[in-house]
Amino acid sequence: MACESSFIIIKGVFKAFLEERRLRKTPERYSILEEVYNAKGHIDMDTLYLLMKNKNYRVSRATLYNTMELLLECRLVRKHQFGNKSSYYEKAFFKSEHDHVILTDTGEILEFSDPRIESIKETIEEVFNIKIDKHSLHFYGERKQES
Amino acid sequence: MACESSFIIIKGVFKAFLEERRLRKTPERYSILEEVYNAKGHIDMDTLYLLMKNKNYRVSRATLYNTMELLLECRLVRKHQFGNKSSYYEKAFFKSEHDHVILTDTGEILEFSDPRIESIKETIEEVFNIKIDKHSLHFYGERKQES
DNA sequence: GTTTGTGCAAATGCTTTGCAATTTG
DNA sequence: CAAATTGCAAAGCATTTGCACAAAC
Repeated sequence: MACESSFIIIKGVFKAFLEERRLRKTPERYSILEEVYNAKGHIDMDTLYLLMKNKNYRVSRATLYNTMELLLECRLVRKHQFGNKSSYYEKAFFKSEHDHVILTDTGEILEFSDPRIESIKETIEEVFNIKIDKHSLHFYGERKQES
Repeated sequence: MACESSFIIIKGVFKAFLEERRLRKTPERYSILEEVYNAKGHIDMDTLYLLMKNKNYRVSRATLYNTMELLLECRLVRKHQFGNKSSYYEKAFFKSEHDHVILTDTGEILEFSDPRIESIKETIEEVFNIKIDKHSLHFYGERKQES
């Protein structure tokens, strides 16, 4: 990947997670982690599956889904659902939390981060007496015409 | 429904929409609108289908999906997706815009409304030079233990 | 050697589609 | 009566599951 050295850390985080959970450190699990981290932005299961098939990895969709579940649990990967379509996954480590704008005409996905969401979160936690674990904020819109 | 008189307005909105689009005013379309407006909160397709079956309406799932599409387009109904599950629909008229908290342990869904989301929206519109049509904000969390 | 994890294929669950029969305008 | 809409059943997808085989520990 682009920055080899940083991936060693990621891999170490996953290794520690697997050990703590007494799960097996299979090559498939590491390859999937690596491919998600190689991906530019958001990647869906089908693309990932075909990508790995083309690279002659031996992976099944079942293993992809199973492993992704683990990567979500140890927070190395984040999952998003835009519209009705299939889920998208993206690396979470070394990448700050952000939300998304979905351009409904082109399908393009923009990222942004706004601190005010954090203050809304705090208010909601107080009002309902809950502990918020995560959030998702999506804006749907279209580019303005240049005129 | 609870407030018969207000439903006449809703029905009128739908009627106007159908006329403008030169679509046919079928009894199925009006019944579906009515049932969604009868529902307390969010309702999913399966529940709605069984509900209507039990009331001896003649409706198919296909018609439910088709009609719901129309109701979404004329903004009489809003659609939500929480987690990976099936979509939920709810009446939009006479009900202010709101966002959701999903309690991950119980599956309970709470509603809230926070004006700060509107200011975030305005910022995003400026920054990306886009026109935002709608948004969805979900918080995922759990109730705090009483201790 | 046990037990967990894997690939495969079949199953599931929500949603969409094709089509003949029906209904609206 | 022509065209749109319906119900039904079948098809589509993304995701999950069951199970025999393979690989970690």
